Amino acid sequence: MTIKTAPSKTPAAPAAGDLLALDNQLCFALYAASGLVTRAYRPLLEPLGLTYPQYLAMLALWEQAPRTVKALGQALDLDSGTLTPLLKRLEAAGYVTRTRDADDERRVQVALTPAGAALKAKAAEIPAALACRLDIPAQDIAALRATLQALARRMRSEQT
Amino acid sequence: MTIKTAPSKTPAAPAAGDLLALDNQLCFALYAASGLVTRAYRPLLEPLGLTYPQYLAMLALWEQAPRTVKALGQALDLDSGTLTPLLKRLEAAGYVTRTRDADDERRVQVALTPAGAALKAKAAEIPAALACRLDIPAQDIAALRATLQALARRMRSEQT
DNA sequence: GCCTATTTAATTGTGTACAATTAAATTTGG
DNA sequence: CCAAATTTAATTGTACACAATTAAATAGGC
Repeated sequence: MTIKTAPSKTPAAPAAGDLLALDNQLCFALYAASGLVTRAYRPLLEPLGLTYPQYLAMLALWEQAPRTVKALGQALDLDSGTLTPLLKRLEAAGYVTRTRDADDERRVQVALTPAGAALKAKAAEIPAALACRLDIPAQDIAALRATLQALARRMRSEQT
Repeated sequence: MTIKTAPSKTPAAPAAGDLLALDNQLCFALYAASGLVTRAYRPLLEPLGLTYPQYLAMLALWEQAPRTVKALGQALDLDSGTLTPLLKRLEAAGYVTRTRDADDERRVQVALTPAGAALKAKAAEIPAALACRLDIPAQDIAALRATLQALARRMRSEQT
């Protein structure tokens, strides 16, 4: 029989004993929430023929295209090992083109095809559909987003 | 030349025109933050010989073991397609055992080996090391965690 | 100019993720 | 009891994700 040493008055601050409990890990909360949100997108993206990471790449390209693989990687926090095959699939689907930059043959410019640009109109409904499923006030969503972006900014600037 | 229709007074609420901008997506903020945090764990987990998802599985087992593959899957939000190979690697590393349940041969019980249980002591330093890198007040971390857990709870209960 | 260092994508190998299927064991309805 | 439905893991196939390496192109120092 064990004696509870301190019936914590602040449930948000984990007791020393269960620092490793899954429920006390911010990292796991992030991991699980990210996975759940990604899964929620799947049925909405399927009609467009896109996976979730492909959707993110298209978002980046709808904002600005053409872009180099490197620029896309910086926007999405992904490296060429992930992007190269992903972009080849988008190319096979007819949404983007990949062409060596004539000025600098190391670079590959990723551009939208007409079909890729046209897809933006169909995608326009997705954020609203998802916000509806999340069922959270828009204000709270914006606040959570800002908190996460601040966290990401801090971590990026801190690469030891 | 375009005319700005409404110089938004609330920068957190995106204008209609850029609903699809990457910076306005909660999903991408989650995705990017989750990836960055996972990457921050990597150097800390390498001395233990664990990947980040393997670490999550060990966290779940340190909390309660033995557990069935299904119970682990529910705790981690992962299915057998992901867990089976991951657990086989943990078994090969000598941290867990996988044995068919005699009472119900459909189940596989995952238990900790002495080495697996002993690993918990080494892992105990990790949360503090990471909290230090995040450089956020413990209170804010707890608040963000609670927000994400509430979001996850809502999404889980809403599977259409 | 020339040699070296850097930059940029692609490739290779390992490890998640997940949908769909399979196969075996258990539960349930009649 | 017994056939059908359900449960549980494993398997298969596709798609990320990243470290490490490779290869080609460019930039910089001398």
